[in-house]
Amino acid sequence: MRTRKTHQTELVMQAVHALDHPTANNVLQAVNELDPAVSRATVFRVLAEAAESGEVQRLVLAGSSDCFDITLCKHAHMVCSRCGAISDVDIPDTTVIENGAVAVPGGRIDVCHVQFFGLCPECNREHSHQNQ
Amino acid sequence: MRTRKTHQTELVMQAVHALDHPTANNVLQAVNELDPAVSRATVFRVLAEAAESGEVQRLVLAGSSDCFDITLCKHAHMVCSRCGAISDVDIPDTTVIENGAVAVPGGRIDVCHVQFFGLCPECNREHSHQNQ
DNA sequence: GATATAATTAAGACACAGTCTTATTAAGGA
DNA sequence: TCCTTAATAAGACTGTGTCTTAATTATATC
Repeated sequence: MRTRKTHQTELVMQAVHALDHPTANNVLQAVNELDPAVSRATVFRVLAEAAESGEVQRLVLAGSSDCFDITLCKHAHMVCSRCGAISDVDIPDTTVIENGAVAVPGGRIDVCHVQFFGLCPECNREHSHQNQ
Repeated sequence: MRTRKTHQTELVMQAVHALDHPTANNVLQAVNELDPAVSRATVFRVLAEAAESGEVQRLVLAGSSDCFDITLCKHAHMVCSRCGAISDVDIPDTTVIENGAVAVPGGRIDVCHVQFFGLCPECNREHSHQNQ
C-alpha cells in the first residue's frame, strides 16, 4: 500500500486549501483547532509529501519560513515587510533577466526566482492613513 | 564610547574580507582557527552590527542561511544547487520586472529581489565530466 | 465481521541558525 | 595606574524543520 486515506491527512489538506499561503505552523494551528491530537510531525510530513508529489507547492522564501501554495502555475510572491503576509504577484517573463544575467565564468544558471518586498493591501491602507 | 577596537572584532572583519560570501558560521570557523576563544555570540553580533552600519551587506537568501558580502553595490546572487556556494551575478535593470509586476490590488511593491539557482563553476565542471 | 500486516501516527529527541541574558573581562580616557 | 563601561564568553533560549520509535489504524483478505 502506498497512500492510506487518514483523518490527519484530510485535515491537513483541507487546511492548506482553506488558508492563504500558510506556513506549516499555520496549518498545524488550523488542524489542531479541529483536532488537537494531530501532531506537529504529522503536519510537517504530510505537507512535505504533498509538496514532493506536486500536489502543493512549497515556497522557499528569503527571510520567511516555508509556505505552501495550492496554485501550481508559476508566479512570484511578495512578502509584506510589516506583517509578513505572502501575496501572489504576476510578473512578465523573466527570460529578459535570465538572458541578461552574467554568471561567474564556468557557472551555469538554471532557475530564476523573483521575490518582492512591499506592503500587503491591509498594511498599505494603515500606512496611508498614518501619513494623512 | 561607541566602538572599541577589539581583538575579536578585528578577527571577524578580517575573516569576512578573506572569505567569499561566508555565513556567520563560516566566519566563526575561520576566526576560531586563529583564536578558539572567540565565541559564537560575538561573531554573530559583530556581523549583525557591521550589517546594520552598512559596513557589510547581509544576504538573506531563499533556502540558505544568511551570508555576508563586502561588495556593497547592488547585484544578484546564484546559489549552487549542489554545494550551496554563493556566486555574484550581474543582472540588467530589474525595473522591467518591477514595472510589469501586478501586485494584489491595494498592495504596494517596494523591492525586487532576484536570486538564481544553478551550478557554480566547480560543480558544473564535475557535472559535465560525469555526462561525457 | 474478524484478522493480519504494514503504512501512518504521536511524542519527543534532535539539528541548526539565530537571538538574548548575565557575569566577567578589558579598552582606553583620566 | 585606576575607573568606567563597552564588549565578551558561555550558554540558555527560540523557531523551523527533520528523524526515530513504539503504538495505532486503514485496508486487504478471509
